[in-house]
Amino acid sequence: MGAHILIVDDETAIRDMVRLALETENFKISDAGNAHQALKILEQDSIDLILLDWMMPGASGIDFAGRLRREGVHKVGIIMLTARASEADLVRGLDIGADDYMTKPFSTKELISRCNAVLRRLDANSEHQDILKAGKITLDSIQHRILIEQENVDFSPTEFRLLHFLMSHPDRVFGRDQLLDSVWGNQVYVEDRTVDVHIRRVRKVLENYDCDSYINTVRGVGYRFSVPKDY
Amino acid sequence: MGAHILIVDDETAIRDMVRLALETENFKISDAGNAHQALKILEQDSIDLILLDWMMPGASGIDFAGRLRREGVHKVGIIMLTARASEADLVRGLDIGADDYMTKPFSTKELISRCNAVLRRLDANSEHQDILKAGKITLDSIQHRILIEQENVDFSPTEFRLLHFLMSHPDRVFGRDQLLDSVWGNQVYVEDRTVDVHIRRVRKVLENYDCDSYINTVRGVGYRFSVPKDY
DNA sequence: TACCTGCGTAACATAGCTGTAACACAAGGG
DNA sequence: CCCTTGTGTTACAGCTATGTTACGCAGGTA
Repeated sequence: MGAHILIVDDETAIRDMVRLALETENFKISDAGNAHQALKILEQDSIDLILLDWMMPGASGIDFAGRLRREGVHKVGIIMLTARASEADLVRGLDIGADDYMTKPFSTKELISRCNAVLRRLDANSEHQDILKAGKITLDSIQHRILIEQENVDFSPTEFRLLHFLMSHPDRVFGRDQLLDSVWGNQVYVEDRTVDVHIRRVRKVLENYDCDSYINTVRGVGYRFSVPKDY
Repeated sequence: MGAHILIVDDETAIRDMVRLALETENFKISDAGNAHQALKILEQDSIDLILLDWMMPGASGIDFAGRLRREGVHKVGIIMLTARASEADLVRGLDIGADDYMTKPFSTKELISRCNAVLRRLDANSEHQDILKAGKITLDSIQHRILIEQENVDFSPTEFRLLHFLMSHPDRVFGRDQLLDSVWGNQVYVEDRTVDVHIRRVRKVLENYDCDSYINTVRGVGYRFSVPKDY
């Protein structure tokens, strides 16, 4: 299942249109007609991206976005939807912490493309996130610790970095070259196959906790970290 | 076809060596013996990556790189080739806007690896669509996965590339030669009929989901991917 | 020094992918 | 209806990519 997206707009027609377009793209959709409802949903569910109308009765979209960012909510992407296209407004929107904006009317295709783009950017940042969770595994990069089912598990430095990198980009395939670049650093030059060996070492540890299946081999391409959906 | 790479070095031997190594990797290669020639090629062709000798008679590589960057050329990757390995020089090279450097002598393998790495980084900056949909089939090239009716379906590497290619050019007929060029690569020599076999293999998998009809045979010409309109 | 840990590499085994040939079948032309 | 040509289908031998283990080396520590 794709990311969870929240649509905040007072016009039902827009909400329905967006919902329809994004649901076919496999996103999970929630919607709200005003800022109050939106807040409630944000508390209950873990939202990845908000599509936020600029003008709404009550708290306007831009106030709402500003409030979220001031409260330290940065993990959530925000795309502003607006009828205005004036340069000054755009700047103000982006200043306040929106990740992107779209001026109405917009095409379904553009909508999908922008959502994906913002989600991808957020995903790239997740590398700097302190605590990563995936299935049974919790990785705390501050404490430099990995817990599996609440239990502390030891990894060697390289194994740690490798698993860390993979967990920061779940469901994505990486070639051996890319892993060497990202985990070993691009000035070191080691054999591709070294990656295999370290993958093996990580898997061996994960085997003890029945989650070696989180690391998939993609033949001819590389490796992917992915939590089986039946968890 | 791979990226277009320009080699700029005054030594013919180096140019030939590099050309040979990279052509087998399916890159398109141009070369130049000096900065002047290089500029001409840059104007004519769209180059993705420049391999640039540090020391050259006339305009040195580093001046050349600096000039390009100052002129606002950022889409093109630059890898400096150098005999020197002093820390200060490297820093200077990277400061000026090179994406990577290699100290001579370097191995073919390292060369290929670094080229790919730089190209990958450049590519990551351009936001592109990586999800293809057609009828029941969804192909995600980032996850390197194919879903049919939300279900994960396995394809072998070649099958994946073949289906990927066809899905990126729907409703278009391709001859076996064209498919071999695009999917297998243009310096690989295999029989035309191999395409048939792989088409068959892809169809066999699609049969399980009743969408083998997406791949049409055009007798005497080749194959076409096309979603029946009654979907 | 002797010991330990982590790392990179080589080497071997093997699963599974690939290209090819060979045969069967279908389409089309006379 | 037969012949030609193009395509579907299968089996198989070779090969490539990966899993896996072992080993030597480097760096740290007692």
